[in-house]
Amino acid sequence: MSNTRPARDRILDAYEELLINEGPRGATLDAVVARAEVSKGGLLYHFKNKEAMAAALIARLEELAAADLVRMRADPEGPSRYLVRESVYVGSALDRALIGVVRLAQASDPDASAVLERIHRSWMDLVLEEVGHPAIARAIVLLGDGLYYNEGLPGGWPRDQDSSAAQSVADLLEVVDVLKAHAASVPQNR
Amino acid sequence: MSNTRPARDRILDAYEELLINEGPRGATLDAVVARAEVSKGGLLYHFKNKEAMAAALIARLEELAAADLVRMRADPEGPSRYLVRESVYVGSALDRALIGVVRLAQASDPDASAVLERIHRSWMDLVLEEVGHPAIARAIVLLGDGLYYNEGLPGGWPRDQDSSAAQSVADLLEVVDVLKAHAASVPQNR
DNA sequence: GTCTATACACCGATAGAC
DNA sequence: GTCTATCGGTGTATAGAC
Repeated sequence: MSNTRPARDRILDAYEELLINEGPRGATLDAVVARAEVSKGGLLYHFKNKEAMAAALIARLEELAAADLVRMRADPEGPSRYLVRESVYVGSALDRALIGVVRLAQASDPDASAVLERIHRSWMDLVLEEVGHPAIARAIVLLGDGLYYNEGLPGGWPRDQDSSAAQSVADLLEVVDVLKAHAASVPQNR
Repeated sequence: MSNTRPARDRILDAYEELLINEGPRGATLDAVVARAEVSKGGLLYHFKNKEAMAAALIARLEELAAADLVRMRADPEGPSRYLVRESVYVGSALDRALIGVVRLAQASDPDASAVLERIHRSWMDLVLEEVGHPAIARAIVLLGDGLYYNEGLPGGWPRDQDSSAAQSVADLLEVVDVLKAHAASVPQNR
């Protein structure tokens, strides 16, 4: 397989993938080493224990999220549309890292929760800055959250199979525009 | 404690609670029997194995969800507002069962996923029936999903601590009204 | 119906060879 | 830097006493 990639990266990829597909329960060291095609000793050379491996995954998410935030801020369609557009799971590196760390957080990892909170807050801040209306901003971010869970978690809510993904997103972006228009017409808050 | 409740119910309650607070990983038989104040043998008399215990929890959710759907259909404010109102986690029996089974689904339990899909679809059907606009209906259901994950999962997205829960819901209900009004003004679809 | 005792598999981690 | 071998702990489940 892609055995050319450094072992450290292969291990992290395998761990992430197992978190997504099998959950924290299934992401055992044995499963990771099988998927990464290294031995247990090999893994524990790169990461002294499981916690260190999780920390590395969280650090990787943080980098990817920071880069994404730059793109979100610079997007010509604005942060709100960017957020909803990108909230559909397409299996990007960020998508995978995000879902993987969500799984970790669900397994009560405080560091994972903390990173997710920071990321979430950065989204909220950017969207609020754009629409200027806290309730509308919150609704847009929540919509993205719902989308992420619907589409991204194999075992979470079921994804809607009745609508093509592309059309589905286009429709939701129209809804976002409706919300943005409303916020603009009622420049009440903040 | 509430040792008057039948052992079977105590076991199920304990399992549910552990799924919510500790995740599938922490919901071990040992943890369940400790919390339910029964012995391991006692548990395995009522449920022949862990899978049977999970199945019983899923069945309990199905009953609670069916009863809730009746209320949702009959609510004077309509299904959409009912859904968003009730999507904030308040620790009701339905809330707990729902989150517990979501956790099971995240641990790749196919039966759990199937029930969640049925429940989700029934919500979507009712909301769509009310607003008559698929994209708006989808947005409203997604908003509820996002809310549920934000507030209901101890380790999921962080809950917003900056706004009081009551005010937060009231604001979101206003957003729902905006969406409903838009759907009514554009009776395009279906 | 509920208990104790125990079998057995699996997981995380260490030690040490190569 | 990667491997094998192995230990201690924990998890599920069974057997059988009460």
